[in-house]
Amino acid sequence: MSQSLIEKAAQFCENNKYRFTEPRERVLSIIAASAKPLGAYEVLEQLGLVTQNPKPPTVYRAIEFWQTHGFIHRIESLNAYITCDAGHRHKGSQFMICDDCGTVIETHLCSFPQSLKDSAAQNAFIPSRWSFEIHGTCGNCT
Amino acid sequence: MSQSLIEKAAQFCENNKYRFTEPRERVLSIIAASAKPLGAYEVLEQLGLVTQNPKPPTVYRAIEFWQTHGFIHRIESLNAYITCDAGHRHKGSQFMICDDCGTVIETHLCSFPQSLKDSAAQNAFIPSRWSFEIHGTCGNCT
DNA sequence: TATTAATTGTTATAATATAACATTATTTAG
DNA sequence: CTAAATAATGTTATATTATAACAATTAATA
Repeated sequence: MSQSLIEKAAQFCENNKYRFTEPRERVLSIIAASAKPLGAYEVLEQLGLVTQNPKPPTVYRAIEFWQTHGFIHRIESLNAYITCDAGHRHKGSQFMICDDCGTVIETHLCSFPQSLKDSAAQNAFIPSRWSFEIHGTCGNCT
Repeated sequence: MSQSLIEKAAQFCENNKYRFTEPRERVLSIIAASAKPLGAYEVLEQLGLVTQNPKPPTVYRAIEFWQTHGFIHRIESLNAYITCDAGHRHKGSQFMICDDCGTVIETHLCSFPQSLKDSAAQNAFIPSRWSFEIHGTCGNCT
């Protein structure tokens, strides 16, 4: 491993003149440390272990910040958040979610699937961002 | 148009020995009548126009029923519900959501995109259901 | 240093969803 | 045809997720 996610994030802030503040760092660290996606209130709970009685907006703001800059994705079907180590902002995310054990695998597609591209074209629809969430059973659970 | 969604739904209940009850019919009708996906509380509000002070569980139960049987899809990124006229239960849904005007276009794919199939196979992941939500701008709004 | 901009702190509340139990309606068994 | 079982709804309360609004602080800039 070359650079940890937190290091990359700090670097990103440095480069772009965003502040790498304590709540931002802590929230990102908490989510990064989890093997599974965390709900905002789970993050809040963990944050409460290291800071004095934090409030929801603290968590939501930090999540939004990292989400905007591609370090966190929201998994819509779980109301939960997971870090993304792609190291770059991308417009879409693809997740495979095991309904047995809760493991989430992020897939990095090289390109938007052709069949969906065709659909969009047919409807003169211009995609800006997307999320693909596939539920099922992972290898460990079958 | 051969058979309306409501007729199909009634038929479905008949065939499968589910009760086609008043709350079920009304909730489905309300969602079907909307050009855009509706939130549960918007449905509740409309239901309140025709029945006496309905409560959230009434709406959520009816939504869940129709969702289970493929007549309603939930759009995760909007917390909203839309009817599906595919006339059959399918495991996945694909939506193109215009962030300008709110229009939602459902796409019926003939097959699961190959690139995602490959991803799943590589991870020994067995998909059971999925939702693809593509945000962007529709033809009318460009 | 004074001003501005960015960010966080805090209080309150909005929006979405479900648990739990009582009641009613329908179906099924005897 | 009635009793019991099942399915569905009614009702009350509350859980979960998220944001609005404004005050206070911190950092950057003039």
